[in-house]
This record gives sequence, C-alpha cells and structure tokens, in this order.
Amino acid sequence: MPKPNIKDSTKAIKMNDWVEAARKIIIKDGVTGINIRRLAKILGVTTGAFYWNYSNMEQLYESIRQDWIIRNTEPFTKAINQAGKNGWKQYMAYVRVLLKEDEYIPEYDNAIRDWAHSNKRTAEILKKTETFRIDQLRKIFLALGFKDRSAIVRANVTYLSQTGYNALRVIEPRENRLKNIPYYAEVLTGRNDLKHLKTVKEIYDFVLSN
Amino acid sequence: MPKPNIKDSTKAIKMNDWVEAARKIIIKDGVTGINIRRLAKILGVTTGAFYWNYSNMEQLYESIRQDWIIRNTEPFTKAINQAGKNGWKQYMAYVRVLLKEDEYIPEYDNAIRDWAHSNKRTAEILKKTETFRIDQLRKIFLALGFKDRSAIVRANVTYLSQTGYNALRVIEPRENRLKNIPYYAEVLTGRNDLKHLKTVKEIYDFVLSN
DNA sequence: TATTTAACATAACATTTGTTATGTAAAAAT
DNA sequence: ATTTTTACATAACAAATGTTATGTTAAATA
Repeated sequence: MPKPNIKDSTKAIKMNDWVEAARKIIIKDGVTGINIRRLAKILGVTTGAFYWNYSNMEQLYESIRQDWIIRNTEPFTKAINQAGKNGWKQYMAYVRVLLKEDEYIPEYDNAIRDWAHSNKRTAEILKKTETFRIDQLRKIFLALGFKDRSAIVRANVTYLSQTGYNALRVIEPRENRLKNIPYYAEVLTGRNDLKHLKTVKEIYDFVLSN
Repeated sequence: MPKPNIKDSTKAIKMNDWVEAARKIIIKDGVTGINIRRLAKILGVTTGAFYWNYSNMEQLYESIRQDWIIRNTEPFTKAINQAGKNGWKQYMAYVRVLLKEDEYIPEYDNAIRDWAHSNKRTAEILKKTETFRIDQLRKIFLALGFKDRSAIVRANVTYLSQTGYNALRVIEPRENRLKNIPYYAEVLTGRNDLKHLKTVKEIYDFVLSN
C-alpha cells in the first residue's frame, strides 16, 4: 500500500524559492552543482514539485541569469547615480559597493562567467552586462577628466583588474585590502586624494562613511 | 561470432596523446567537455584503450594540470630571464609573450580557473601558480624602480587586469589591441616610452621585433 | 615454433541526472 | 456535500558517463 502524503502546514513553495536555492549553490559550487534532486532536498520536497513550477531545467537557468543581472549590476548603477556629476565621488561610490559586498556578490559574477564558457545564452547575457559595466566606468573616467582612448583604457584596466581579483578569489585580510585602496586609486585615477590616509581606520572611515 | 580486431599498422597510442586530446577539449569546451568516449573517438580507439594507459580519470586530470603548469608559465619565465636586469625590457618581454599567443594559451588559463572552482586539487595548483606569477611581476616592478607596496599593487593590477581580459574573452581587433598597448604601459608602469609610436605598424615593430 | 605480452576492442554494469506518468491529500470552488 | 484544483510525492524511464570483466590479435620472446 502507498504511504500517505503528509502535507506540511507551511505555505507552498514559490518559483523564487527555487531560484534562491539555486543561487546559493551556483555561488558555492558552480552551475554544475545545481541539480533538481539537490534543490528539492534543500526545499524539503521531491523532484515532482520542481516540474510544478518549471517545465524544464532551462527555465530555471534563465531565471538565474535574470536574477544575476539585477542583483550584481543594479547596486553599482544606483550608487553611481546617487553620487552626482563629480567623477571622483562616482569612483568612490563604485569602490564602496565593491568593498561592502553586502549587495554585490563577486562569487556570483565568477560563477556566471564560468558558466558562460559552456553555455551560449549565458555568454550572451554576460557580454551585454560587461559592455554595460565598462561603459559605466568609462563615463566615470570621462567625468574625472580623461579623454577618449585614455578613458576607455582606464575603464578597462579598472574593470578587468577587478574581474581578475574576483577570478583569483584572493583571500586577503581586510586590513591589507583597505591599505591597498589608496594605491589602487592612484594607479587607476592618477589622483593622490587618499594617499594622506595613514591608518586603516582613517581609510575605512573615509571610504565607507558615505 | 565476434568481429575480428583489425589492428592498425600505425604506432601505439601514448599517454601524451590522451593529454593532448584532452587539452584541446578543455580549451574549447571546458573540463566538463572531457570524457573518455570522446577522447577515444578522437584517437580512433575505444574506452578500453584508455584504461591501458590510465587506471582512472583522475590520473588523466593530474596529467592535464601538470601540462598546464609547464605550457602556460614557462614561456614567461624564459622570456623575462632572457631580458636581463632592465625592468623595462622585462616588462616588454612579458607583453610580447602575451601578445604573440603562440606559446601561452589564455584559454587554457581560463579553463583551469573554471575547473578550480569545482575541484580542490586544481584550485591548489592554480593558487601556487598565481602566487608565482604575481611575484614574478612584482620583481619586474621592483626593477622598474617601484618600491614595496607600490610594486606589489602594480604587479597585482597588471596580472589581474590581464586575467580579467582573458576571463572576458574580449574579441578585439588586433589593430585596436595594439593601439592600446602604449596606454596600458603608461597606466601600469608610469612610463611614456611607447607614447611616441603613432601608427599600428610602428607599435607592432617596436613591441614584437626582438 | 610455441608462448607470452602489449595494446587494444567489446559489452555490460553502476551511478547520476533530466524528465515523465501517475497517484494523492488538502484546500478551494461549486 | 461534491467536485475541482493546487501542490505536491512516488516510481520509473532514458541518456550520459566512469569503470570493469573478458575477448582478441599482432608482435616480441623463449
């Protein structure tokens, strides 16, 4: 005789629950870590439940891509826009989002980039986003006074070195990372505004407080 | 009745043949593209032959890791050593290997980096190699006259932006890439030695000749 | 020449994972 | 109160892939 279904009294599982579970996995183990049974286990259901929300895996994949676009690009756009027209303020706003890491998740970027190497659609989404981001930085460097190719190259070096930093998954003490900031700022923007900051606390206060 | 084995008159397949086939695949499709049947098909044999050379997949994986270490790091070491003690010459030697792309294969780096996210042993190998490479660049910047943290940060920005460039798989016209070189050189080394080069041909001759 | 070994081929097995068909209980609608 | 719908569970299928057991042949060796 078949076992009866013990229905849980908690509310039903929504599509968003699958995306959130999948996001945690892709960030931790990459896209190959995602599979229906594992997701179902996390949500306390079985594979049948998945197909109630999605007609196939590709639909979930697409939801993940869209989730990534919003979560990992909007924080920068918002911060830069709020900084006004001053280039230096815009650059600092950008650095602030990078350092806080409470909205933007670098590991999410990495996972998507990995995935893009084996998936055409993901590569397409990634490329669009990268183009947007680099152009966003180019405008900052234009606002900082750099022109044409100089602004383009500085935007590229900034974005690419950040991407490289993430790709390496550098495990760096926060103190060390903070101490480097004025040096990075000098290389990338050519300005010494942060070089007078000596202690970690001074850098922290200056960079992260508004 | 079983079909007879038609033995080919060509020589036997060596372990290195499996590594070479696997390298082509990992560069093109990532590590998940590697599987025994696909490799066997390329070499014109069947899966049984694999287990004559290797006792399991992990052994092949380890061979690939070692292959990567040699192929993608030695060209830089050799070029930099041959450049002597002059920092600028060392930097140019580094750029030359990057641009030629006949020895160093950026896609191979990308594939290994992807793989490292899901494989501990690969992550370990990668980390060791990255540490070595960044320190190699740090010495170049020391030779260029930068000190301590400045040399470290410049080495990081250089390596990280290169890694980022590869990770993005930028599809850039060669002409454009060449035109950017003097700008990159200025940002990273602080020197204008290449800024007088105007045409693509001048840049090409100066950078790649000798 | 007889025997052994190298270098595979063939076929089957086990596991993983996407997918589907079918069953079922609770809640909502009628 | 009955019917329908929602939101799953269960079980099985199919394809891909690592692995193993066994068979086969050309070449080397004794």
